[in-house]
Amino acid sequence: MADPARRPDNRYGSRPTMKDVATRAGVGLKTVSRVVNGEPGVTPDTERRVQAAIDALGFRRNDSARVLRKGRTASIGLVLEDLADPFYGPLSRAVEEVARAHGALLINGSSAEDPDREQELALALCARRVDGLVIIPAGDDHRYLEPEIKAGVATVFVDRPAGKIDADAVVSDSFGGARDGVAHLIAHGHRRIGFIGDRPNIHTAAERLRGYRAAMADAGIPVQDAWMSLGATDPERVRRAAAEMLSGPEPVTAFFAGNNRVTVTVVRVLSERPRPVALVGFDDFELADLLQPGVTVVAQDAAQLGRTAAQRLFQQLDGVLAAPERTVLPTRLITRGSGELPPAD
Amino acid sequence: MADPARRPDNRYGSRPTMKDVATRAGVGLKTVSRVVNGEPGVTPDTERRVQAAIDALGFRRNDSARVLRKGRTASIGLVLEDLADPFYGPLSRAVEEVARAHGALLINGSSAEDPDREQELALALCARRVDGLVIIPAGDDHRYLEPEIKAGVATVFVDRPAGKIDADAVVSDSFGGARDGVAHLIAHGHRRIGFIGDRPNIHTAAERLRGYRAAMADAGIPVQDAWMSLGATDPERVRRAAAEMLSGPEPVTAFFAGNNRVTVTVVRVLSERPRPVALVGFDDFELADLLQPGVTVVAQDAAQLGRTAAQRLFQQLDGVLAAPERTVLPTRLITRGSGELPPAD
DNA sequence: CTGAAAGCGCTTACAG
DNA sequence: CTGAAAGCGCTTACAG
Repeated sequence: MADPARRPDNRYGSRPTMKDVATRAGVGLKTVSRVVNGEPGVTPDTERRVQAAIDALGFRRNDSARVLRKGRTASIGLVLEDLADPFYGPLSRAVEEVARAHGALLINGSSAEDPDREQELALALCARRVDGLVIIPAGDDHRYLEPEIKAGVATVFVDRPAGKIDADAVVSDSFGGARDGVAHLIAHGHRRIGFIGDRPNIHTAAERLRGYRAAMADAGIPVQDAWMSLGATDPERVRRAAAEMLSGPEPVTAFFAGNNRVTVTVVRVLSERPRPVALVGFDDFELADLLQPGVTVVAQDAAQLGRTAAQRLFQQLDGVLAAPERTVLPTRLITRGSGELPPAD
Repeated sequence: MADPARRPDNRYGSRPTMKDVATRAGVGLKTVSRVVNGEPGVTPDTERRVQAAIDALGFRRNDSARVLRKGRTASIGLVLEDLADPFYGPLSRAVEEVARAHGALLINGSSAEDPDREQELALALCARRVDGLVIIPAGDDHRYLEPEIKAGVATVFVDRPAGKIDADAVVSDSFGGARDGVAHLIAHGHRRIGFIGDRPNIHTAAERLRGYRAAMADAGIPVQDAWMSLGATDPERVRRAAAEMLSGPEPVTAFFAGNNRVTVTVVRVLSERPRPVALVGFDDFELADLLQPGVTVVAQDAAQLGRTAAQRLFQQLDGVLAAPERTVLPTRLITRGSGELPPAD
């Protein structure tokens, strides 16, 4: 009953500590610390005695306590929009692999595209004293992070740049990718091209719209307001937008879809219609090549985004970076059929 | 992590602590603690003074220190196979939502299907003193967790049960789902049905094979060894297995695919062949309905698996659970065309 | 209403 | 080679 290490009913507080190990092994606390951390300067015999006590007690070092003393937590935070979105899976995995290579764990959470929730999460991670933060921003004002960054929290934004603060960012070339995709449709004879994208306050959505406008302007095609729809990417809204653009005397003959959620819904809409309509989507997705026709996309490399961002984060922590910088990764047009359909009329 | 010795001038030494706030506000440490935690018993005037000091200093409570003192860390760990696999996205998100509702953060990592890496990750999470662990096991021996569980770490296994220890598990009805899916093919006239699944040491793979055998036995169809292939789910292996079953004088006329990775590859193989072959896959996937034919699947609810597991985890932490238990969630057959094709010969 | 002291489980800095 | 003391930033238990 004296031994605190074997009280099965007291769930917490029942774990043996270094002090318990030291007592059992008949050595000092510091000697246990040396053995646990593989530090030199312990005789083989002492080490054996300590190890025996560790095994007997089932001791496992409390990294929470260690972290408090050492300063760095060897963990980084990842705030993204939605863990369930297939675009973020490879991105998260890439961040995790880089973290792992640096011996750090990954704490992550979804903002659900809610700026308040993004802030709440990011600050909770700062309170846990993560060493760094990789953020896919939902909001457009990140001044709330200034004190944290000043206090030493490494920070990199991915997919979208930070708002109102100067910070590292790694993004895809949304403008160029969209311009190329729309130019591709124009090259195949389309003039009435619809653009359906995410909400306009999202940086990538605005950039892709800008790319659309640029391609149309380059071709000398005046753009009609009815051809552009920005808003939430839920299927209902996208369906409505697509249906509107396809109705009337002068329907669009092609769509450019602003992200993978939109593309998938547009594919569904088009599959229900007899007349073929061309489509190019931003973001690649699984099975895009097996649909009929295959879906032509402007692909971005989600894993590369995550990897690059995480690498910059650890460079910041190593103190080898100068000023914040924006890294822009190229996109790639993949033709599969849907973007090469001629105009229906 | 980077060598702590060469970190640039105490990044974290620069953060203000409660003591700094107390000094600046001219109050005691405990009074600051009261204000920070919203505890009662502080006069409005004192509270104002403390709050002013907090704002001026940019103080943020160090939850690492708090956790050390309080016992619970308000964080849970999730060990899964691969964050990038679309099956785990909704599962992770569901776990996260339950954790969030309980005020806990989620630390997660991928085992990459490697038992050693699973153990390394799980134990690293225990060293961080997560309150609980949700594990999608890669290995089949979890005795390494016994001391942790005894010490009070709540543990729930998902998708696959634990090996060699008695622990809570939440799984889909792999046996029943596979049996139903194969019976569906038999009902549509098939007798030569191929089964391609994951490696046989994975519990779900073995259970689904058992379901296949049961359906065949129920129909009085003798099963040939050449009709069953278990192994890695990389495209090359699955392609080879499918091609073999489709060759020879008596090719299979239908496939049952053991999981979504296999299904996708089989769809690709079949799309390259002229003769229609029936297919039912375990696991639903996006766009399955838009392929031609639509892919008939035995669907499991990944989000529900995650939600149920996380709920049980917090029930364990609340001490309201008795003995470990296995929860089996039902599957659902969704017919879309590929499973209703008649035999080709 | 307020605060000084002890302690959570480790590491650091130092002395023997 | 070994260990006692101090301290990381909080909360707990207690006293005024």
